[in-house]
Amino acid sequence: MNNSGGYKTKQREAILNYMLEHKNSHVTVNKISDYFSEQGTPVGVTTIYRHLEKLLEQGLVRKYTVDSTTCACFQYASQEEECHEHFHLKCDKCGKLIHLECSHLDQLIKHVYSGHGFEIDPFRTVFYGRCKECINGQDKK
Amino acid sequence: MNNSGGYKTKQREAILNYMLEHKNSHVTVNKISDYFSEQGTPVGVTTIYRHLEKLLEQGLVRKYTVDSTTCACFQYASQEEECHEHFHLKCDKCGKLIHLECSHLDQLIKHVYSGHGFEIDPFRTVFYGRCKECINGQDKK
DNA sequence: TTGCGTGCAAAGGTTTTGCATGGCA
DNA sequence: TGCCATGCAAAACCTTTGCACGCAA
Repeated sequence: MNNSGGYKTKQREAILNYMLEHKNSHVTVNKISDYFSEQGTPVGVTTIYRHLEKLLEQGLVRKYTVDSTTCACFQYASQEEECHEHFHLKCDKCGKLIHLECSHLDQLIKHVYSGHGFEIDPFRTVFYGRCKECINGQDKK
Repeated sequence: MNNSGGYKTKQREAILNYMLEHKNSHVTVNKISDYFSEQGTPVGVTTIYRHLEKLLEQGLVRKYTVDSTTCACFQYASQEEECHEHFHLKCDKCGKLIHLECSHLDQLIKHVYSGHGFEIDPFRTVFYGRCKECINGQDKK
């Protein structure tokens, strides 16, 4: 069964494959577009945007924003990984994006839910701050 | 003493006043611009951007991103409020932005710092998820 | 007078939309 | 054949930059 409701095209398959192969990293429309161009099979950005939007509606990818001036990031949302609560840490200084899996965060989510009535979606949430390296190598930039 | 190093102009004062009066809410460049237009004293967006950037460098305002397609949000960072760790919760569904002050979050910050070597900046961090009202009124949209 | 502040206009980048063509079923 | 998918071009949007003029000191 084709859960997209649409036709099966080369581009659709290529984009979904790309997302699956990069399920452990976050990608942008530009990265996808560049990748396909380098492979010799360019795909229009319009098409990428439209497919990502569909995948978003189907819950197959997640979208999150790291900075208002940079482009949006997408990541494949695999069902198996859904179990660990998985946050992102983004360093203001070096721009590194760190994946964080930690049981303390489960408690946080439970507390915010029971104490504040808010259900946090860990995947889409990005913590901003400073990473170890940047705190230590604190040469005044 | 003028801690900006620059001249004192009507626009500078107006923008700073606006930020002070709205210290409990988050504003965008558009909102500020519209407000001044309605007041009959329009200020160019360029000027607003430039002043906010300066205030950002001085640490008088904070900037954070709620969505990649919407404009950036700014909020006045008053010294007195700096003491409570202050996060934002943003509801995916109704778009509401909730301010959260909670001692559990202090622990979280301490844990991530000592356990993972990452120093979280609470002000800039936005949690995404669903608010109470939207969880309850869960009519399938 | 000097030099920063201002704001118009234009450029930059990301994302969306219109439309004619192409490809799947 | 019918209809969706594609991608070019153009628009919309937020933000930044260039430049000439205005205003604070």
